[in-house]
Amino acid sequence: MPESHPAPARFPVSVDVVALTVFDDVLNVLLVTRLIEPFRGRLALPGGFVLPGEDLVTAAGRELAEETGVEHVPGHLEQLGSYGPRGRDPRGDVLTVAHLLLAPNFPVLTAGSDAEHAAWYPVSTVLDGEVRLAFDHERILADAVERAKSKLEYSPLGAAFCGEEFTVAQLRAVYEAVWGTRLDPRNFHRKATGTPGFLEDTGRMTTGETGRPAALFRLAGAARPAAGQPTRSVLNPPLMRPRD
Amino acid sequence: MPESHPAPARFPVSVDVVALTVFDDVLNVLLVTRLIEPFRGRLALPGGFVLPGEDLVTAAGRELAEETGVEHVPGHLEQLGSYGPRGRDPRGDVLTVAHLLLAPNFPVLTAGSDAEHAAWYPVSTVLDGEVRLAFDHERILADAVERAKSKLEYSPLGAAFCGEEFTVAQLRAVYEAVWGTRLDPRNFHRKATGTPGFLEDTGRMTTGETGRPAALFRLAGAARPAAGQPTRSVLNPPLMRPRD
DNA sequence: TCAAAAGTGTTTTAATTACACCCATGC
DNA sequence: GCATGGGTGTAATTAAAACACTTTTGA
Repeated sequence: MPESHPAPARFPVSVDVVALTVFDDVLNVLLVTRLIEPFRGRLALPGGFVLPGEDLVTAAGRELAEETGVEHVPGHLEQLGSYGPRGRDPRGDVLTVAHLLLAPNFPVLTAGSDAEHAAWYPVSTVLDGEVRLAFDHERILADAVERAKSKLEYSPLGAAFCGEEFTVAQLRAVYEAVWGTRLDPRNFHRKATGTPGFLEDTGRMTTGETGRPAALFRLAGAARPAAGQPTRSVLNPPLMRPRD
Repeated sequence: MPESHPAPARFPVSVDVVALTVFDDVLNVLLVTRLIEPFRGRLALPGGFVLPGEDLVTAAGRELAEETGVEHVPGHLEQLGSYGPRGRDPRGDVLTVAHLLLAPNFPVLTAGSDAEHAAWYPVSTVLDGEVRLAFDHERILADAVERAKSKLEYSPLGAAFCGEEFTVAQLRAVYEAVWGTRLDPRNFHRKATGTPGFLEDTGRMTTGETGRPAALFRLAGAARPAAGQPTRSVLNPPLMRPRD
């Protein structure tokens, strides 16, 4: 840490949230349309400045709430990494701490007037370069997607994309969307249900769908995020994604 | 990103470096003795405040150089994560961005007088609570060690602990020290040399040691960090550490 | 009865583990 | 020679991949 002689430089610190969800068989990201300069009219990750006395996750949750209308964090929120402070904001040096949210598809408040408009966009349209994001948000999104992909291999957090209760097929759809691959339903079923500490049978079944009813599972107790405690649980052996 | 109406709060931002190396068969961390308040006399991670116009890795490299005397970053440096800004510095809110350095055992400048004294300490003595660190540095160290352990499974960065050229046995000693386990020398040899894109035979051999001379390897081209580019290379299948 | 999705069993293939054994050097 | 570590061969175990087949619903 510091020599205290010269007063340290101070920087504006922002938090950005890469909120990912799965629907329509693809991975989607929550983006807001910027109403002010810089990058006015461009799409951007939701985020904003950290307030005095605030912690990083607190700020990330608050910004998410402000820009989408959700009261509570609707999924798994973790820190992704920090970017800057140089050369990423035309107004000057701003350090941003990016966060990753893995969540079930939640409704975004289509607020009126002066609030920034938040909506879901397929990740592929952004990473393919069809849509240009503000700041260095394309790079942050790319890092977030890469992190999400490997989280699915080594942690039970794929379930964070599903609701409280879900079928194995819904969970498989998550893996297929995030990894962009197809997985054998039979082998996936065996692996998911057979991995200790991953899924917990609720005893309940789906109904009303086409085909045979499916068993409903929830994330096993050991794998659920404990308050304060980091989720230690690891899938072992991992659920490997096919390479090339 | 921000509504620009109220001027954003500004925070001092520091970088800390968790420099890890392996010698005497254990993992060691570089610590400095604090000469000033707060936590005067306590051991701490090397680090300091980010300067205006500076980037995070730049600052981390500079602080490392200032407190150890190395000219160039002697290994693999990557961002670990950010901590704060609340409740971690008695002087007020300071955001710190922790970095992880995996390096061969390099000499630390035992500087005189007013420079902080840097030296290597076995990680176990700190994590066992025998030594108390300043700030939240114990938590940061614990996170860094956990990151290092998993890096060894999925990336070729175990080699970052070795010099430019090394034997399979030296590499194995790294894995054993970081994971705190023993590995079968025969199976490790086959796995390390047989994993594509990991090791590259230099054609040279050790000499003067007891026992049969060993082949010298270097990290394969694809696995070495390219300037600017993040190291994409992944060990597949991973080199799994034994669980429990 | 048929389509569609859930779920089980079985065979094949590949990777890990355990361990016997030979090799090349210093002393 | 013989101790010491380097390196290869091989069988046993375990996990992954491929795929045939049965189950249970809605229409």
